[in-house]
Amino acid sequence: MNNTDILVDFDKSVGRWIGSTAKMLDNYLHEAFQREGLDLSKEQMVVLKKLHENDGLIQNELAFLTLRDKSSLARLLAKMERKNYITREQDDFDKRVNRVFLTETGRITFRQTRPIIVVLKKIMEKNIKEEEIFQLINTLERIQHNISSAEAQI
Amino acid sequence: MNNTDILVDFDKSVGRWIGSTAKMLDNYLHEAFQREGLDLSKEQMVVLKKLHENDGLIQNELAFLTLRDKSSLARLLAKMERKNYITREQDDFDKRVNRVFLTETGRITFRQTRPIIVVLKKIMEKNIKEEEIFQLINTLERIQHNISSAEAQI
DNA sequence: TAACATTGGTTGCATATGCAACTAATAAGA
DNA sequence: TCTTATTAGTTGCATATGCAACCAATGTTA
Repeated sequence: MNNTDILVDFDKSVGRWIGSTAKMLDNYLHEAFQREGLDLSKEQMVVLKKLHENDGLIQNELAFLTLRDKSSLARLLAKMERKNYITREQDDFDKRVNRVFLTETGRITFRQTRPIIVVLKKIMEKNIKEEEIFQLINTLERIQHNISSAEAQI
Repeated sequence: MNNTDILVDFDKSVGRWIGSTAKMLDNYLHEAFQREGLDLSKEQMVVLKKLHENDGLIQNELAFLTLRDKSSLARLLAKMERKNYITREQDDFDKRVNRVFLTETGRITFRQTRPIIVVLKKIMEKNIKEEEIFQLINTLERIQHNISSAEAQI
């Protein structure tokens, strides 16, 4: 391994740390849901959360809010509909639009995820000062801004 | 509109920030490779990188180093073999083992990814002091440690 | 109003991923 | 040595994901 490699080493740099931490968080949540007997993926949980905050969103809005392609979201919703967590209703005024609603089952399931999230947050932030968490978020925010700006120039 | 454009608003939990930043980095790399005409996923790039550092690794080692399941890695390798980026050779002393080697094509392709990584690193760290990047990594490292410890207790 | 453009959603095709069950080869133990 | 783990890798099944092509509904414009 030569000097160039060290400078250029994505794996040992910020990107690697951000990516691997994200992966660990995903894995933790996945296992936690399973451990608690929740028939729910973390991705589906995020959808439930957005609907909990704002019921009746349309698919495109949900896709936007959950940072995924509309086709990916559509398929997530199909699975969640089969599990009776959500329903989709065609909008009366614009027949292209589907409005998505939480069912009672979905609402209950979402509530069951909350303590798991609280525990995870507590675990993550153990022995880390609040100020340091703020600083972390601040840096990530600026990194995101940097990437957005760069992409906008293309 | 691009998904990455709005990230910056809603959820303020650390986990969400880490996850969304990781997602942006993945998207950036994916698009950059495509833009440069590289027939390569970012996941495959990581494999090329590990082999570049240490040719002849066995599949399980590669899976460990790239943080994925051995089955996932096996399928990645199958695709990379079809594209003639790598070869797999059965070990003489232990016939269960496959050793994985970069081909010349794989080596060339890997080299072509390097400038893209350099640019991304430069973009990410724009207007951010080196000290702050170190701090970011340090905090992420401790978060990872916290999660590992918690999982070990289960 | 007729022709064209945009928008919301679905589907085909491709990628990546983990778990569990399985095979083949090697290691360990009685 | 023979039986019983353990290990490396593959495969089936399930999840999630993006892009592009497509349809149907709505909007725009000439």
